[in-house]
Amino acid sequence: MRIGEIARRTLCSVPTIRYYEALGLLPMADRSESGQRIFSQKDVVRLQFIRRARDFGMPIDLVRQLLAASVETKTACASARDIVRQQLSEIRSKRHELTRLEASLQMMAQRCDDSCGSGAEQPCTIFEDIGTANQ
Amino acid sequence: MRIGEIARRTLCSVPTIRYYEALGLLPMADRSESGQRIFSQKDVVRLQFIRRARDFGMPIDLVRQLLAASVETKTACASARDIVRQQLSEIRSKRHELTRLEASLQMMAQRCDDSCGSGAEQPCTIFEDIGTANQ
DNA sequence: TTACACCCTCAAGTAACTTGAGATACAAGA
DNA sequence: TCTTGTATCTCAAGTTACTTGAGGGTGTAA
Repeated sequence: MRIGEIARRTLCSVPTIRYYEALGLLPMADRSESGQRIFSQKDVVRLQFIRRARDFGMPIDLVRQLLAASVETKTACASARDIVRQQLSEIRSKRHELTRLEASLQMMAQRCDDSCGSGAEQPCTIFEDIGTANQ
Repeated sequence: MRIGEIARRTLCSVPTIRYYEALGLLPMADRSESGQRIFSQKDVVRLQFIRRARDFGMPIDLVRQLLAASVETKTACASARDIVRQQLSEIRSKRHELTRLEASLQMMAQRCDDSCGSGAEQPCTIFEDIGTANQ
């Protein structure tokens, strides 16, 4: 498949895919006669892995370490496991934070409904708990 | 409190706080006699909100819109509510995704333990696991 | 009063992309 | 076959959101 197709399948942008290739996260893609990149199913899986890892905040350098470890033997496996463990604990606290953020937004939405829905021309109250800005 | 203290409480770095002030996300802080910034509890709450929003991936400009809308009238309130609603639904799906990811990472760590611990000199299976997870 | 962590400003650097310019490639319709 | 439109190419520059470093003042405890 060409770059546009793998982009659609992995939800990565086209320039991002070329960028990852340049960084060495993806192997240099095969080229068609005319020089266009040709990707395989293997590339899809690898790119999907990269995108997921990036989506939850793993820095590229760490992704690179994991990718490297994936083809190595026992010792590398142990280091990959450590990286995964580390990420696991970070994800847990992230999810906790997300829950808190969800709670504040929910409260804001409710307050805003009350305030906006009242028909009164008054300042929005959704950020009362955040304090006043811009002054 | 001084900048180091608010940094500890909000888990923001000191330069990041100064950066947010420069961008106008935080009001210009009061200063001590000698010119050091002095923050209040209000700033803590506001900064905590900003950090959570950023952690979750809300761009600064969107955070700014939300904060700005908080002092406007009815129309702005309604648009702020829409932004909040939108973000709320995105947060929910993100949290679900994180939950799934946590589960699969947990599984990987376990499998890696099995694989690494077995004493066999075989490639680590982590990459395959993540690449094919959740689809 | 000296030690040391903390604070200041301003400039430059970094990570991870994104956008733009200018040129070639492919697929479908007139 | 020609045209039109979408996809692709490379390379360079721009963007976002910080982080780091240089050079220098501040607060406090021993």
